[in-house]
This record gives sequence, C-alpha cells and structure tokens, in this order.
Amino acid sequence: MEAEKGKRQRLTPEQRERQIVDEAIRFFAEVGFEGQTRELAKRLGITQPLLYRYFPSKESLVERVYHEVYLKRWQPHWEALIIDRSRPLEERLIALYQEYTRLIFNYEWVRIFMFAGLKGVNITKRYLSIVEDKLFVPVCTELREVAGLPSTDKVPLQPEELELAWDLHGGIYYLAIRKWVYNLPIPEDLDGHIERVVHSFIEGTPETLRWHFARRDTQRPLPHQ
Amino acid sequence: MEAEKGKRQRLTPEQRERQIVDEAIRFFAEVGFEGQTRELAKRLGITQPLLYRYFPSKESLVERVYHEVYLKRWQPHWEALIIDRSRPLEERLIALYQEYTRLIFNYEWVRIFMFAGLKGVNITKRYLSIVEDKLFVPVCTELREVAGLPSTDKVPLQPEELELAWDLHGGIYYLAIRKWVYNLPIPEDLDGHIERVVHSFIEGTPETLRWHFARRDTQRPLPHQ
DNA sequence: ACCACAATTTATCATTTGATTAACTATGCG
DNA sequence: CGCATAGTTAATCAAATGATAAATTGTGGT
Repeated sequence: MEAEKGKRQRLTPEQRERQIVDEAIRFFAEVGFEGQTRELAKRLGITQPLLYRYFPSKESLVERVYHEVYLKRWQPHWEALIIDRSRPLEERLIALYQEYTRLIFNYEWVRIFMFAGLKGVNITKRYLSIVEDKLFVPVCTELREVAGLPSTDKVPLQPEELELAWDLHGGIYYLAIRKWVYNLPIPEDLDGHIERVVHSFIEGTPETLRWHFARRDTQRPLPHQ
Repeated sequence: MEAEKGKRQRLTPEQRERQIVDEAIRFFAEVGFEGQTRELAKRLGITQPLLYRYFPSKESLVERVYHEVYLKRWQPHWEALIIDRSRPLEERLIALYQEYTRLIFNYEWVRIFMFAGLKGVNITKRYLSIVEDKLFVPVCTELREVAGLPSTDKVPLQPEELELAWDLHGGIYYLAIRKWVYNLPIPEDLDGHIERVVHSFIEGTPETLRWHFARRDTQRPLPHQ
C-alpha cells in the first residue's frame, strides 16, 4: 500500500504484467499499433527495456492486447435471449442491443478493432463470424416467425435476409464509430435510441422480407424439393 | 507514347505530380499515413528525394491526398433530388443511396477516411457535417411530411429524428467498412440491398416518428408558443 | 549542335525505433 | 545481517526513416 513513495515501484511480475497490458490497451487504442515502445514505457513510468522482460517482442504484446480485449467478453446468454419466444421479438432485440452496446461501446474496443481491421489482422474476421453465427442467424430465424414466413428448417436462410440483420447492427455500431473514430457527439440517451431503431426495424423489416420473398418467388420459383 | 523504354522516364512536373498524388492515394489507403516515403517512391519507380522536389514534406503530401479524395466529389444535385416531391420519398432515397454509394464505395475513399478519423484529422468532421446538413436534414424534413407530422417550420427538427437518418446512413456505410476495413464479403447486388433497406426505412421510420412524438408529448408537452 | 535550365539521382545526415547486454537494486530467506 | 534471486534501469546497437545537398542527366529553345 505504499503509494507515491519516492520514485519507482517494484512490483510482482503479475502486477507489473497486468499494468503493462492495461496501459498497452489504452495506448494502442489511442495511437494505433505503430505506437512506440518508448512512449508506452514512459506512460507506465518504467524504462523501455523492461517491456522486453515481460514480452519477447512488441508483436507479442500486441497479440496479448487482442486477446484481452476480444476473447474474454462474449456473453453466451445473448443467444438464449434472442430465441426466448415468451417475449416479443422487439423487446428481445432492445434488450440485446442495450446490453451489447454496454459491452463494446468504449474507446478501446472500438478503436483497437478498427486499427486491427485496417492492418488486416484476422481477429476482426474471427469475431464478426461469431457475431453472425450467434446473433444474426438466430435473429433472422425469429424474423421469419414474426413475418409469418416459413421457418428456416423448410426454406434455408438467404444472404439477403442476413443483410437486414447486418444493417440493424451496422446502424447501431456506426454510432460507436462516430464517437470514437470520428470524435463526433452522439445522443446521450443511447437506450432510447436503440428502442426507436429496433422499433423501426420490427415495424419495417418483416414487411420487407415478405415483399422480398414475394418478388423472388414470382421471378424465380423456389427449386422443387 | 514511349512506354517501357529503357529505365526511367522524365516527365513534366504536372505529369509527375499527378502520378505521385495518385499513387500516394493508393499507398496511404493501403498502409495508413505511417507509410514510408521510401516505399512510396519505390512503388512509383522513382527515388525518394524526388518526392521532396514536389512536396516540401510528407505532411503536405498527405494534406494533398485529403483534398483530392474528399473536397472534389460532392454532388450538389443530391440535395435537389431529396426534396423533389414529384416522386415518392422511397424512390428518392433509393436513387440517392445508389448514387452515393457509387461514389464513396471504393477502397481509397473508405480507408483513408477511416485512417484520418483515427488519427484525429478534422477532415472527417468537416465532411460529415456537410452530410448532415445537406442530406440528413432534408431527409428528415421529408420524413415529417410522409409521417403526417408538422413541418419543420412549425416544430424544429429534434436530435432524435436526425439520428434515424444517421441510422439509415450508418447501416449502409457499414457495408463499406465490412468490405474495405474488415475485408469481408458483402452482397453483390448492392442496389437491391439498398432498395430493401430503404423500403424497411420507409415502412418503419414514419411510424416510429409518430410513436416518438406521441410519447414525447404525453410525457413532456411542447413548450407553448 | 549547343547550352541553359529543370528533372532526377546518388550520397549522406540526424533522429528515431525495436531490441540487447550488462550493471544496479530492492526484497525475501536463513 | 548477508546473500541469492529477480525486478529494474543505463548504455548501446543496428536498422529504418524523414529530410537535405550536391552531382548527374534529359530536354527544349535558339
């Protein structure tokens, strides 16, 4: 509990590593992965070679940052939430996105994800494929039911349907981009906004789906079988 | 017209400058603004100091790239398109976004914009404030009419309404991010997708607006006057 | 043809940057 | 107290990077 005593602190390896990782997350989120190890060390109040005591290379530290930020936060109960037909789908989607945004709407998450994407790091693909499988697919399945269309057992999901779920998601996530990438103001009442957006979605998308299927079927009948 | 003759070409300053700017756009879009002048020169097949003959510093070249990519492409007729009440709003929005995406859905535009945003360059703010003023505000004005709500002359636009236009925009732009930042596949039939998304918007948003106003008015009546 | 000027390159500088080595110092154990 | 162990730093390297100066080479005008 010796706080600002004298100059530098001597920590246990666990504490020091934790401290380095936490600061690295903040640091790389701010400046990107080209951020220099000397600057990071400076922010930590340690010397630069000490970083190499804990991580063999800058790259390994970056790798660690990815893991800390993304591979530790998925909430499996979201999947159950979506398919719980005891509540209206609108209510479920509002709850889902209000929770989801509470997790990922933060400086580090959004910016590191964007930096990683631009750099071509495949963690973005891995993460988004999980989102598609675990969130968008079930959402579309539920949408079929709400729209009074055949279940996905009978007629397999089409890419166009998935895109409508991506669209809902993208509209919401774009808020985070506006805030933490473009540094623009976004509404304070995020929960209210999500309510309205989901309401529009529920109001408009099932109709669009029926419209899409009707169009599709008149132009190109479903393959028999 | 002497093509691959021998080794290096001697160009007029105009040609060389053009060539440098074009390649710089591609280059910085790919690797970000930390891309090195030597690498850029290599891609151009020229030596690195020659860049400094045309641009006093790397920063000035970057500045030039911004101007080329963003300050030369706004289409004023979009604004007229939106408010043309001789066509249904749905049709206008479809036309608008089909045109708009044709302009900005490309590698350089999307990635440089993102790099600039992350770096904190204010061109992103400048550009998006234009988009808000010239596209979102008129769209919301038209929405009022479609929703059967009082015109914006009588009841000023509310932030919550603008957010619904941002949401439409964000959902569409997110496609570009998926493709050029995350390197994920997106639907081939972009025009069809836009039709569906706008259809959902027109189907759902006016109703949501009325809902929002009704709620708002019961909870907190409009200030008299 | 020749010459002047401008386009381009070669050589080089000063910093920066990831990484390494060796020295220093705090803490725990006997 | 003293010594070993491990946490931490000072000093330094080699490569990379933005930028500059001087030398070279191509081209157009007279």
